[in-house]
Parts: sequence; structure tokens; C-alpha cells
Amino acid sequence: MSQGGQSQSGQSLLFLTDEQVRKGIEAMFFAYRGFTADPDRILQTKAYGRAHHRAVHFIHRSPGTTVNNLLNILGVTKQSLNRVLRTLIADGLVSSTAGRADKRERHLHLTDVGAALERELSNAQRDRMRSAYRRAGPEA
Amino acid sequence: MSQGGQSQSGQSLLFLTDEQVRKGIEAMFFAYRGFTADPDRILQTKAYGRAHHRAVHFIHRSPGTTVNNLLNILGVTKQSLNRVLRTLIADGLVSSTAGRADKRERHLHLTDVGAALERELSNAQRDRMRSAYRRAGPEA
DNA sequence: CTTGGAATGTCAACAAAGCTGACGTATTGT
DNA sequence: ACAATACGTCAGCTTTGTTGACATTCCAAG
Repeated sequence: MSQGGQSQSGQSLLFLTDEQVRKGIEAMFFAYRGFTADPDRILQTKAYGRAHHRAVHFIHRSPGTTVNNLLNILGVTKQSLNRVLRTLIADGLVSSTAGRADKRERHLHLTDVGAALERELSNAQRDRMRSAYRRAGPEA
Repeated sequence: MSQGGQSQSGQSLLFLTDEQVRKGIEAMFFAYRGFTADPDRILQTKAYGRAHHRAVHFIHRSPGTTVNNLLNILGVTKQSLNRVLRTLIADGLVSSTAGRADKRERHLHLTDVGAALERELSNAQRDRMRSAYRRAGPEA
């Protein structure tokens, strides 16, 4: 394996058997569940969910981003995102400031508390990824 | 890459940077969303959801499985699974027959209609996986 | 300058799919 | 006879998605 890398593997992968496809489906299901288990447990103790995690993650990723921007990244409706943001702002994890140029926009930043939560969650997943890699090599 | 395979990669992966971890988190998020997009669209036209897909998938995978078995695989409560199963049985996609040895158990099978749906969904994902592999090589 | 439409974001109400808890029924095994 | 098991169901709650209605702000055409 891993010789040319493109034409060979590209060819052979056109012949995915039904079994291979179905195994892929299962792998994704179990991987996703395992991957989110640790953060989910942490978040539950704080009355947050996966949606809060995503918001915190992507705000950390691009500080000062607008609500609309986040909407496009997450692919949900603004109403759904707004509910999550509302609680995060109320709890002081995220700050929302009206834009200087365009006052309709809200620019989002993590507060110190929010950044701390983000670190806690990504650290939990780091551990998870480490042990996964140690068992399986790069595939998850 | 890919020489010894164990001690080397195991070592280097103990030093995942914060950036690498966060990229992994995002990759998983986007991969899962992309992966389920096609089946979701198909299922929506039939008033089913992801939960129905999972049930159909795993019943196809182990025909004759019991409810309890499915419960353990999926990791949900029986109430939650039952709701899904009820509609699938009512719609004639799944058959539920009392066990011969243990009459308390219900053995689950896909009907022809159910098997057809399973094929439709896995075929949609095969196409998705093909194009993903063609772009990125094996990592999803 | 005014005014109408587009863009941005908020509130309200509803649906899917998880969950816990309680209970009923049939069957099994001690 | 009786406890345990397997399954189904009712009721009610949570999270997170949805659509609909509405306020505010910006911008461009008249």
C-alpha cells in the first residue's frame, strides 16, 4: 500500500463493496459517539449540550466573528443558534458587542471563563484521541 | 511514514498540539454532517429520521436480532428505540416475530420494502464515500 | 431626504429524538 | 409459587433542530 497514492487507490475505491460501505457507516456512527462522549459528560454537569460546545469551539476559532458567519459555518438556523448564544452570553462565557461599522452585526468573543471551558473540552478530547491513535493508528 | 508503525507514531502522537486537537474536532463535525446529509434528505421525504436509519441498518446487519440486542448496540433507551421500531413495523419495513425458544423475545427482520430502503440509503452513501476518497485519500 | 427593501438578529411556538420513571404482560427459571 | 427477564407503553422532560413574526439597521433609488 501507499505507492503512487492517487490513480491506484482512486481506481480500487471505485469498487467499494456493499460490505465496505456499510462498515464505513458503522465506523462513523461509533466514532462520532465515542468522540463526543467525554465532552458531553462534562457539558452535562453544566447544563450545556453539544450545540454549546460547537458554538464555543468556533468562536474560539475565529474571535470577533458575527452571528451570521457562525450560522454559515454551523449550518443551522439563526433561531437555533441564537438560543444557544443567549445562554452562553447570559452565563458570561461569550461577549456580544454591536459592530462599529455595521451596528446590526454582533461580534462574538470568548470571555476568560468561556476560554477556560473551551480548553477543558479540547483537553478531554486530546486524551481521547491519544488513546484512540495508540490503539488503531491514524484512521479515526 | 509507515515504517515500524507502533512505537514511532505512538510517541509522536503524544504531542498533539492544541491546534491539531481542535482540527480533529472540526474534522469530525464536518465529516459526520456531510456523511449523514444524503440519507437525511432521503429519509425526510418519508417522514423518517436518522434514528430510523440506524435501526434499519443494524437490523440488516444482524437479521433476527432481538430488541434488547439492538438496544445495546445503539446505546439508547428502549422507549426511544420502541418509538422508532413501532413506526417501522407499522409501515411494513420491519417484521417482529416472537422467538421460538424464548417467546418473550422479538426477532427483527427487514421486509423486502425495508431491505429496499436500506439499499437506497447505503448506495447514496457509497457515492458520497467515493467522491470523498477521491479528493482526500483514506482518512474519513 | 425620504422611503422601501435587504440584512441582521431576537422572541415564540412547534417537532424529532433523546432521557427518566412507572407500570402491565407474557414467559422463563428457580 | 414467585422472582427475574424481555418487551411494550404511558406520561413528562430536555436538547436542538425547524418555521413564522417582528424590530432594528443599513443602503440605494427615486
